Amino acid sequence: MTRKETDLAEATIHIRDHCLCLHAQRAARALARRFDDALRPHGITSGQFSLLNVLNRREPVAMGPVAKFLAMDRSTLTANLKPLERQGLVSVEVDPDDRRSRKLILTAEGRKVLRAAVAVWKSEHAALEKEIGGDPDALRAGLRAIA
Amino acid sequence: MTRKETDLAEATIHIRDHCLCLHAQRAARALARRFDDALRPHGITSGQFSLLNVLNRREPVAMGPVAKFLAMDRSTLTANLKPLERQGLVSVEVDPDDRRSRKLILTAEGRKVLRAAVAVWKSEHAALEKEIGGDPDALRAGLRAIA
DNA sequence: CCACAATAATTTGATATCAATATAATAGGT
DNA sequence: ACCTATTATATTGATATCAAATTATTGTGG
Repeated sequence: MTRKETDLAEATIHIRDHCLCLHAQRAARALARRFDDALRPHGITSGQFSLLNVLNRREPVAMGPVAKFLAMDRSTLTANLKPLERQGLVSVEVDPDDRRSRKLILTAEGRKVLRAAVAVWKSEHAALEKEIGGDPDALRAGLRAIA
Repeated sequence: MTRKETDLAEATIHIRDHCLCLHAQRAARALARRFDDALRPHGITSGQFSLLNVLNRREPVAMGPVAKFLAMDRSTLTANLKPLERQGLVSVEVDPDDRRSRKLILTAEGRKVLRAAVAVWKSEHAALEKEIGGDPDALRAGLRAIA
């Protein structure tokens, strides 16, 4: 191996072990699969659960703030609302005060599904925290510092 | 608000603040965007960088172990290899010793792109760790416990 | 009032993701 | 050698993700 190759080999090993982007993607995939499985009986995915959860507010929210809270692109949120609208869990309405804006509203059916899903979340998340050990608050703080 | 509604409202607020799945997805999205931006000049995304990085081995690896390491579905890996093959960065070859299996090989061009991307990663990741503060090793350990 | 900038959301095109299913090849038992 | 179970990957269909470009609406300076 040339010098250039050994340098690259060492660098890639270091990155495999230290890259926070890689570590975050892996954890995100593993957790998504886990909660997707747990929520499947209720017909929603982990991402849809998070979105329904955020939309459970007294006053309807617009898309901008929701996208920001979820750290996702506005256009991704537009796409993510489609299946939820089709399932009748969420209603998207033009804001009469500013017709560029949309009001995102959880329907009665949406609240019903959310209520059932919350029960699943509670047991699954408790099991998760037990499994991973360590200090979950510290982990949350670290993740919050990134997002 | 009925009792059932106040209970749900409290639960959703708790989940917004504590759900590790949500926190992980947010961090993953934010980091992916950040490294996508940094790597764009070299024509690869953050996920493609992680994959190229993993494939930089002396002996070619098969798909199964790579998918496992990345905590992703095998079929996702199949899909992710397509654009890299098209760009000539990776070569996928049938393993003569077991023709069900594939050998994943980084091409010379792939190594070249990887080498340039590694330089970007070093500066970007150093900046990231500085920004988020805290103990990055502890954060990595937490993420590893999940994946 | 009007032209133009700024804001909110959508559309489009490419990649990413997974579950379910299918295809292909090896391994093991008889 | 044959039949079957197992293993390795690929395909399909639905959703997720982002950047870039587009549409629609509001705000603002003149």
